[in-house]
This record gives sequence, structure tokens and C-alpha cells, in this order.
Amino acid sequence: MTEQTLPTPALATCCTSLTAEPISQADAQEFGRILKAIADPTRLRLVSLVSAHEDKEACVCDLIEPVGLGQPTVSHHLKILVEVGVLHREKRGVWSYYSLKFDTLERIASFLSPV
Amino acid sequence: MTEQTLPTPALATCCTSLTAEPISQADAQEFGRILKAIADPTRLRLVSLVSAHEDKEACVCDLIEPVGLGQPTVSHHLKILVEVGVLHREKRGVWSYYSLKFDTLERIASFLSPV
DNA sequence: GCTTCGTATCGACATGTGTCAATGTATAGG
DNA sequence: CCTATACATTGACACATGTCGATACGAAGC
Repeated sequence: MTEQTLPTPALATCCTSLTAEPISQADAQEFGRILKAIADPTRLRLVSLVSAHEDKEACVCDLIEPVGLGQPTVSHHLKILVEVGVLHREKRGVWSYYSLKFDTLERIASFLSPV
Repeated sequence: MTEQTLPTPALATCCTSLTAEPISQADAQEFGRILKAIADPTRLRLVSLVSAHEDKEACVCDLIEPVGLGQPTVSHHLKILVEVGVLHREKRGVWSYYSLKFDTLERIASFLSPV
């Protein structure tokens, strides 16, 4: 069964830029939320491992060893990344397969990209 | 007098990508450090306000009111942004003028940008 | 030198965060 | 059913972080 991320809190005109004009408090909150999810070494490695993995997806068991943390901790981090829409989770049988949501990452990248 | 940011911890071949291959623990640490500095609503607004301000620079007194926090708090946030090389600080007389360091922001943006 | 003004630093506090061990849940095989 | 497996959730803990008030610092004007 394919799961869904949070309903994107409707805001931020299609392509808000950090440096073009003073961003709103709401935009700051929203982008801060996503950035906070990425701004952790372990989660950066998780995103990296997932997107570089075979078929561009990975289950939890694929990630535990390379990351070197316990299974609950890895699951915890993955949940955070799914919640902000950086990763996508699809459950097949007993396994949870995680994959990258390109558009979210691209939105952040172009937001940060200076004019 | 013009001040200097931390000596960039030499690593990360010119243009590491988050999604191309599994990033090293060191790269994760380094990019996490910068992202953590940006991943705060207040600091996002500060960066935004600075880069959108007249002459693309601003002193602390310009930022206190729009951000709505105390002066020590604003100084604190600015210091964090300078430490990771997102902002540049130049002291002229009694004022500290902060400006954006484009290259750092661009490095982060291209790091996050999916292939 | 004293005062004033713009910033920086310090100490304290509440809150948030990363981690783990233990436990819960759901799917697949026998 | 019973068990084994893969994962999620919970509770607890140490630690980091955002904020403030108070204070220190340093340049400029008198």
C-alpha cells in the first residue's frame, strides 16, 4: 500500500527565493521544517544511500548496517524524512521501501539557489 | 576591519552531490553543519532580509525590528550564520555590516540539487 | 576621561533532538 | 495457530538549541 505525506501546507508561490526578497514568516517556517529534517548527518546519509541504492529504493534492513545505528533509530529518521516529503515510503509485504522524492529536494535546492 | 570565517574544513571534492552516490560521513557532517545553521525560521529570515536589504548588506539594528526578537538573540543567530560561512561580517565604526556569501549558498544548493 | 550607542558575550532556562532498549504490530511460512 | 521476520512505536535519557535579561566591550563625541 502506498502511503501519503502530509498535505503540503498550501503556501509559497511556486518558486520562492531566499535571496530575492524578504521571505514571509510562513515560508520561513515551512522551509525551515524541511531543512531541519535534512540538516542531520545521519539523515543526509540515509537520503544519499536510498537514492544511490539499486532501483533507487531501499528497505530499512539495507540501511542499518551502512549507517551504523540501531533499527529503531533508523526507522525514526526515515519517518522524519517521509513526514516532510523528502522520502517516499511504500510497503510491500513485510518490507518498507523508501525512495527519493525528487521534486521536494529540487524545490529546496532552487529556493536556496541565489539569483 | 574585515573578519574571516572558519577555515573551510578541507574536504568534499569540488561538487559533491547528495543523490549521485553515498556521501561520506565527513561530507555528511560538514553539509549537516551548514544546513543546521540555515534550518531555522529566524535565521532564514535573517539571510533573506540581509540579501534583500539596500546595498545587499545590513547591520544588526536593521534586523531587530523585522525579526521581532531581542538584540542579543539576533546577534547570536548572525554569529551562527557567519561561523558556517553563509554570511560575511564587516565592522565599520560601531556598526557590524552583514552580507551574503553567495558561493556558500550556491554550494549547498548544488549539493542538494538532484542529478 | 566620561557617556552614549551599537554589538557581543554570559548565564540561565525551557524546549527540542538523537539515541537506545523494550515492546508492539503485521505479514509470510510451516 | 505458532513462529519468525521486518518494521514501527514507546519511554527514557543525555545533550543541543532558541530565547531572554544582564552585563561587558569598543568606537565616537563631548
